[in-house]
Amino acid sequence: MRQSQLFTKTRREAPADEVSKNAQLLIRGGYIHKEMAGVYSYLPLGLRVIKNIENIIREEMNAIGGIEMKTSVLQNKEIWEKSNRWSDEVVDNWFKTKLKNGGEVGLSFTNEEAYSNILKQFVSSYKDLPVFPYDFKEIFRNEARSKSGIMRGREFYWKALYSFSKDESEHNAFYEKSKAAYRNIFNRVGIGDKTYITFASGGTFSKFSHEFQTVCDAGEDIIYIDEENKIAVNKEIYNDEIVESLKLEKGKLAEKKAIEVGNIFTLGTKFSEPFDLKYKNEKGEDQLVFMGSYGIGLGRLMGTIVELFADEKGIVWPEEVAPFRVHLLRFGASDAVTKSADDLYDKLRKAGVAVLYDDRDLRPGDKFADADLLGMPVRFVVSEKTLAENKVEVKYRTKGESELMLVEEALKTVTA
RNA sequence: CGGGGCAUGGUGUAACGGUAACAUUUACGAUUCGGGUUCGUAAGACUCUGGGUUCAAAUCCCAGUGCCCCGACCA
Repeated sequence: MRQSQLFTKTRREAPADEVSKNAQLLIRGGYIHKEMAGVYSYLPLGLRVIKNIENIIREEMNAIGGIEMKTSVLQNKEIWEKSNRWSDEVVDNWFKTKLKNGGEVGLSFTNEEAYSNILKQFVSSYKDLPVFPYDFKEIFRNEARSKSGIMRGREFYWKALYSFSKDESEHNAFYEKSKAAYRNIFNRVGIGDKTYITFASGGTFSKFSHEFQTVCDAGEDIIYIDEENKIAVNKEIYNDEIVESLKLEKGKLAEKKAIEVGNIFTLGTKFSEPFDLKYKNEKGEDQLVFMGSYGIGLGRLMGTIVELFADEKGIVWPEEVAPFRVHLLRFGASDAVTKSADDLYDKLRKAGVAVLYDDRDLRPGDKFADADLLGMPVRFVVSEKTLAENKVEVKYRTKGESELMLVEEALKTVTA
């Protein structure tokens, strides 16, 4: 898109009340707008990042049999009473509101109840299982203290998948697949080498749950990493017995701060029981469905990426999540330069490259500063200087030097 | 939820109890044109809200609200 049509602007300074790096940079770049503590709107650029992340997750979930749907944001009190999670004494950070007739509804807090209740309508035979529905959704939590910019909000966007299996072994097979899918996701968004599958507290049906923890100083969690095996243990369960049971060596574990970017959990029959979610097996016997849950917070993931890669000049987006692959800068407004830049813009678009075209009448310094702050992976410059050589300047955000290339060459670098 | 701090143009800051200043931003005019150029003109704030003290409050006091930080919590 043409930057002249982008209504958001960059700013030199972040609001004083934002301390976290992710929110500071995202606000300065015009990616997000703070509505109130823990609540952010996603502006056009920010939305493009979220959509990219969403698409990656969608592809990976579909690849392991996930089926996308959309559950409602207003949640039914009666359903939550079945699992005994409606009461404020059990869940103290609900957002609830009243209906005109006096009834109460909740604002989507999590999805186990909704899914269990819906699946009850459709699952009755072993032939109906397993099934892996998921959705992307706004979640509301009345946090006593939200913090860290978009990392821990009162409103956030997540992906939640629930697995419904016939028994534990069928569940385990999918659980392992989900681990691989999560690994793919974190690799694709660029944080794979810093993300560790981490043993965390489980529940009635499994000793552990698994978190995907990304090492980062802005993290709220402490984990102990075994670098050799690329696994970690969350501090919340860390003790000698656990370390031993996992066949880890205490001396080899490194303590690090990390951000929980995803988690998977064996639910067992915790919800199928209260919802009476059963199926008939081959023998006609009733069996409880065996469940699991698999979550990823997209806003938190976006914030993590910013925290991890930003430098002193601004954001640095990994390729697959960047709002645009190329940031095309036009210096000067002579007919020749304008035509050349316009042509390149058209060529890039025709080649299917997402490109942000800075066609504004600003000085080079302004455009450079904006390009660095916004953080697209590749920067193209068209100016009198490049035109004189009939070339275009190409620079990667992560590299110091730029180089001059013929247009066809430059196109190749971003279409290959 | 416990503890602490802060609240002034869109943004960032300043102002002894004496009637709000600077930078940035925005608009216009010059200048400049490969790293936020320079100059001029203009716009933009009942100093968070409500009370109190005082001849006089951005400034002191009380309450509320909002925001940030530490901790607790985080299905």
